[in-house]
Amino acid sequence: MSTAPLEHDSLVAPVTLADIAREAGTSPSTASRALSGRGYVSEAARDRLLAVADRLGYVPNASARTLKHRRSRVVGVVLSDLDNQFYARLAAGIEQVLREANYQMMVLGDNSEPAEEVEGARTFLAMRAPGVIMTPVGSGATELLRSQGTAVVEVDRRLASVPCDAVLIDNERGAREATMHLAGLGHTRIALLGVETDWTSDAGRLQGYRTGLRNARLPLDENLVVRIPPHAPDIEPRIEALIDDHAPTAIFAANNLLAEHVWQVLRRRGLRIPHDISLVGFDDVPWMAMVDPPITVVEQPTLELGRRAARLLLRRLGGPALAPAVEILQPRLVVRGSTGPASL
Amino acid sequence: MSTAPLEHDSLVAPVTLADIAREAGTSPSTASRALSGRGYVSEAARDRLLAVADRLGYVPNASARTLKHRRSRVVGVVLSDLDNQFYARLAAGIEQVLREANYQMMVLGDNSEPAEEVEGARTFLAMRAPGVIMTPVGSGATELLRSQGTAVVEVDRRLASVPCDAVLIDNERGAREATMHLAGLGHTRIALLGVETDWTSDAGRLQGYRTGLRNARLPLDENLVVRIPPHAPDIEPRIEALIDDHAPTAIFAANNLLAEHVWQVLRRRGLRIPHDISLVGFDDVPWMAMVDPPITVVEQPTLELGRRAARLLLRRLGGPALAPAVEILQPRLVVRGSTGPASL
DNA sequence: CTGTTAGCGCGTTCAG
DNA sequence: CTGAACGCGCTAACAG
Repeated sequence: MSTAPLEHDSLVAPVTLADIAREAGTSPSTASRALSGRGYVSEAARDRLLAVADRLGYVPNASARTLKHRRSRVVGVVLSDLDNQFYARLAAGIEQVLREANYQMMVLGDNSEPAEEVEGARTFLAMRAPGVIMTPVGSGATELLRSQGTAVVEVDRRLASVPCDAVLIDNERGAREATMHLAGLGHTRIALLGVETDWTSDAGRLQGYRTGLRNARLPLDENLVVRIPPHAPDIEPRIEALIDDHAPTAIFAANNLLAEHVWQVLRRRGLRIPHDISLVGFDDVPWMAMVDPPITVVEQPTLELGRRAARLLLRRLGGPALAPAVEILQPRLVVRGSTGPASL
Repeated sequence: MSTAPLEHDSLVAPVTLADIAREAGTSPSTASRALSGRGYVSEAARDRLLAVADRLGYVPNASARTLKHRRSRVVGVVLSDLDNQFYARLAAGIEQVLREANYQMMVLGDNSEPAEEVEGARTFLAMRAPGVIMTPVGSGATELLRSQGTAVVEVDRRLASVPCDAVLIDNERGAREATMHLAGLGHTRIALLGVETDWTSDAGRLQGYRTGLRNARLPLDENLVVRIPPHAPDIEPRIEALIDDHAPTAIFAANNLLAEHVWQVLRRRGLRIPHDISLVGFDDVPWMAMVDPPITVVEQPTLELGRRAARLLLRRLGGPALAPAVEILQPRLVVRGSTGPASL
């Protein structure tokens, strides 16, 4: 292994258009035309320029370009939790279509904090990103972005007070189906474990739960509705309290993280699923199909959610004055082994 | 939900330093000094400038800055597989320390393809990133970057033909311990499932497996060594063939993805772990502790790996002429339920 | 302490 | 078809 000192970096200056122009004996503007493919350049000059550029390893300076064009090719993405596979898949979907359209994706996490979200928005404003896709946690970021003329697409939930595009899941329906599935198995004490936010996603899931109960002619017991704030340090104790104090026979966990916590609590307590208690999750993630029994879940078309968001953004970049579009995707109940007849 | 057309975006021009200077009655350079905090500015002028900037929602143009400074605040990160939680955690670790140092992280995936990796390198060259951290899949990207004076840190494996910093895991030791653990349980037919690459990580794991066998006075049966190329479409069939044709009593899967495939095959075949066959993985990821039985694994300090890489990069940015540093982190064998006495 | 000048690298006029 | 000139927004050097 070599331990020789590296060449002194600061001496190596990146090659510029002017360099390759000089080398090829043309003016910088001709070089620009040749390399960007726009404008007239003689066959001969082009070939020469291209060859030199290649030989010197020319890489166009994106900043100079952005400065000139007044917007970059970077689309910003702000997500709530980069560690959560749901958001990771969302990003993957977005990236797929952005890449095809020749845009770079830059992902930032905001830890579900409005302040960090605004921070992210400022970053993308600074980079002169033409648009930003986000899972909003507050309305400030969107407002800031929109006020400066940056396109915004909200994914997974809708929060903006200003008009903007969005692509969502029919949360109400997903939650309703999950609840009715449990009711159909004879459960009467079905708990809802949700997030304490003002997000439309959580509101929709709560609403769907209520409607599901009503459809099943079941009373709503507020004690069985537990809503946990995003950064609560005591998620599992709260779940334990729910079980101890109100003896649900089934729990509907409204996102994959909560489902995981419920699962951990049940396992730790030695409660058998679904014999002692049934569990339904929201957001299908790999572990849910691997554990025993596998988890019944409301599956979302997560990758597609991301793709649609990106397409909506591209559409908007093409037509800034279009009316805002809101797309709703359908979730699907996947029944696996974690739900069974009520045990009383 | 409003359906009114958005305001016509193109009319909104971002506010510039010149704007706020004019508004405050100073020259642009004074405004620059006030807002960047560098250079002398009178108390009065500064306050006035700051107030105006705030009122107008001024956001500095990053491209202009980068153009001027000749380098941006964006550190590039190129990873093999963004869907793999190992790489996701690596990114999280990197981000932590970069953020503290006031750098932006931009992550790109290369699907383990050298060509895409080079593509990523060009992207960061174009953005004038001061440095790039990557899990290398070829040597081209690093060479390109280094040749243009961009700092490079390799993580998880070492591949560069030019000197550069790196932070690695002691793969040899991890694999050796895993192998000896199995041998200690009485296994004599221990299979190694690895990746067919020229990466140091895979070479180290293979080496550790060999040494482990030797230490345990076990013969090396080449039939029990299966190496699968990165994008092989038939991973599980190959695992099945290994089991059918060579009847290993234990399998050491050299990364989390391979471990998952082995687990799926064993489950599908109804083979009981560890009764019928033992399994050890490499890279601890959440599902491994959730399945039944939980998987014995060689755990890596993944987050720390990322942090160290970022620190190494920051160090390098501060001293371009320093001798290259290579840090080695230690993995740890975590014995869980998937390994037991040989069944014969 | 402040303003003027100049230039980072590129692309887009506009003459030739 | 080509080159000269200019400006995108910001900051460093230099006078004042």
